[in-house]
Amino acid sequence: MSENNLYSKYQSILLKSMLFKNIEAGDLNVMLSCLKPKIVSFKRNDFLAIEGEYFDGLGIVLAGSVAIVKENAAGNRVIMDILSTSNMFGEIAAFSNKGIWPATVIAQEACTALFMSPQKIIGTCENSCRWHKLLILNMLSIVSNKALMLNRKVQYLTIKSMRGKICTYLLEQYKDSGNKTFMLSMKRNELADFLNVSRPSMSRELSRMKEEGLIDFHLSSFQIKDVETLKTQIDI
Amino acid sequence: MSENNLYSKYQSILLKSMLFKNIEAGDLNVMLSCLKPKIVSFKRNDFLAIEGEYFDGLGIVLAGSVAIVKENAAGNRVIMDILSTSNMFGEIAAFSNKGIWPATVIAQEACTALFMSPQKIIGTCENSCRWHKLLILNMLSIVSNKALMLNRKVQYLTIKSMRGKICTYLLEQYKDSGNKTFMLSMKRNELADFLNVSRPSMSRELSRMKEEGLIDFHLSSFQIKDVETLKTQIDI
DNA sequence: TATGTTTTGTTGCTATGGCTACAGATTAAT
DNA sequence: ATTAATCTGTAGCCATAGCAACAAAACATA
Repeated sequence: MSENNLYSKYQSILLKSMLFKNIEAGDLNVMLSCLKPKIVSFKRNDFLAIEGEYFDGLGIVLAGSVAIVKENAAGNRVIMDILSTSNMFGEIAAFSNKGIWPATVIAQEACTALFMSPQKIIGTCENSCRWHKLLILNMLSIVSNKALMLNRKVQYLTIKSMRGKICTYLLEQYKDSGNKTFMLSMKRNELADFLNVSRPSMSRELSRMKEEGLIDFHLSSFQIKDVETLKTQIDI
Repeated sequence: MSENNLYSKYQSILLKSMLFKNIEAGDLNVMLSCLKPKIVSFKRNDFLAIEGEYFDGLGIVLAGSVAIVKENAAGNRVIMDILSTSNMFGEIAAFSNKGIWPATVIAQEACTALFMSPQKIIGTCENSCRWHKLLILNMLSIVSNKALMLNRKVQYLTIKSMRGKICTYLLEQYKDSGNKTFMLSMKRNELADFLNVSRPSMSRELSRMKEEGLIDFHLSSFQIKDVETLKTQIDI
């Protein structure tokens, strides 16, 4: 299969990627011929990138799925994220000063990924300067939003007490929904993971809060009954 | 004082900022006339920006110092960072989709700051397209490094046990210095803050580890005596 | 050298929350 | 409709780490 055919096969997937936001199908081909990305297929459990090794290209998942895993110094692997088609990896490392992969990327199943050099993204060629600028701005937006998300995560992790974490989370949901009654999108396990606490301990605290008349809940539907008291309990 | 005089007064400070990295003194003036930044002075305890309010411009501290503070839902303020001259604030919010300040910025002492619109940074004008591109790439680098730093912080905060945090930190220092004997740059209090634990508890654990023959230390000088055992203790 | 200030180490007490194990609900699958 | 799988709530036990309070060491200043 020729390169152009390969590209066109994955065109709709690439257009869904944040990197090619606001870019039209017609222009994508011109850009790809300039970016000269490499398309590589992997078998299950193959390594797409290895933590600590030289960073050689921004990736986009074209087919299958990959796992982002972090190895601690003891060598144990923790899955940080699972990415499916159209998702990017390496976006933080690509334009930072540290030119190494901050995590390992493993094929969760047989998969295909596209790699491109960060330099090609920021480089200008005569015929597509306009698009390069769009690409760079898209990158800036992607990285900024990632930083914002990480910032929020740090906020939560910094709160020391179980009740403080729960109150902060519930008040944020209340603020976002504009309603004292709302549904949680996460299951108990996921929420416990997000807040970095154990599920039983979290459930225990939720029950206590229900008993105290601060909140009410059943499965994923929650109701805040006493906003003011909840606020005072945040830094307990 | 005319605007140009104002700019030249702060030229050397601006040139130290990461935003104007690789830009020469001569070019800076041209760029500033295009960016049209606002220079504003504040009295001690004045607000430079308020969390949750409409984001109106990227800032650089020109004189004095400012505090980045986060208010939790209960209204308590926690100082996240102190910035002195040449440091930026608002760099994460500037190019993210959420157009609001993620934190409050307060004048720690009488201070002066420069504000500029993110749109002006990414916008192109005829005479300085080249510089705009440089600015955008500098921004991309700044935000990427910030994201990488936040990522590292999340790593540490996610580790649950005291010993795990300490082992991870010491092994990172060992790896960075390439030597089993090294000096810590942080005081005990600062390190405890960074790891989000209490100082006495941290000291107690350090002493235990010394007793067990894993490490040795006196004040800021540390020595790792048993790398392998240290690694096995990371996820305890 | 003497004095004050900051930093570091140590200890006992105690609350918090992790862990395991299980039972009851709920959802999915056949 | 029945079974299987997953999710949620509860309880007891106990290790971890926070807190307060103090002593000792290091550093700063006169």
